[in-house]
Amino acid sequence: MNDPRRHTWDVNIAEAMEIQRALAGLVQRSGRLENPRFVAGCDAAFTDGGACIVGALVLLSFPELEVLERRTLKEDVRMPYVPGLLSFREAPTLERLLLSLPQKPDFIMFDGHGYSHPRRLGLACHLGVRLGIPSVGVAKSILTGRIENEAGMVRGSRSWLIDARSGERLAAVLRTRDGVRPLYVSVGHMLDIEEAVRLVLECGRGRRLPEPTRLADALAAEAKRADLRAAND
DNA sequence: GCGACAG
DNA sequence: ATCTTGTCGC
Repeated sequence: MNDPRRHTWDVNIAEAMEIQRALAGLVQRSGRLENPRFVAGCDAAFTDGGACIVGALVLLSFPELEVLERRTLKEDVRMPYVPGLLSFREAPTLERLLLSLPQKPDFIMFDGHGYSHPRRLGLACHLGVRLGIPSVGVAKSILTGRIENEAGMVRGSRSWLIDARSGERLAAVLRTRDGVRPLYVSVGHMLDIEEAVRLVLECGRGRRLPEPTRLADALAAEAKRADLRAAND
């Protein structure tokens, strides 16, 4: 039997969807992390008119959240952005960055959804399964599903993102800061939703976005500017 | 057929 | 995501 985790990234839309359905069955939505020490944050930016992707990875100590590593990687874009297929566009680069680390982080936080995906295999689930590392999806907006009840306005308040058809809970709608728009926290792999929410809150430092994702986003933007600058002079 | 649609 | 200045508010 061929391990679906060994698939290629060079696929068309139909093949990508089929791969997602196969990998969705390997996602583990239960588990807790015993004394995690290292957390990785990933994000990406695009340059050269959308021809290139700049992946960014930050490694932080946990729970101190001190930056231990920052690295970026620029590559040619292979796939266009298609709702639901984000991982086929960003994961190749992010995966190379994660594999470049001397040691696996205890968990990873991604800028995007995990389980709260049409086929239950958002970016966080995809790379979590491919790498066999616990992961969490932290999205800024909804891909699929509806909000059950509006979350309270105080930090820590939460509600649920529900599947319109089954009523299944897809993600936690979490207020990570008083009065700001909520974040959509979903399971990626090897941990349950409560653990995912706990980790996101513990990685918060007064901002809407948790540090891993926030710093990765800033790093991607920084690398993009540096590259753009080097191209001119 | 008509909307919705992570980054 | 990206294109883009100033501006309203804490």
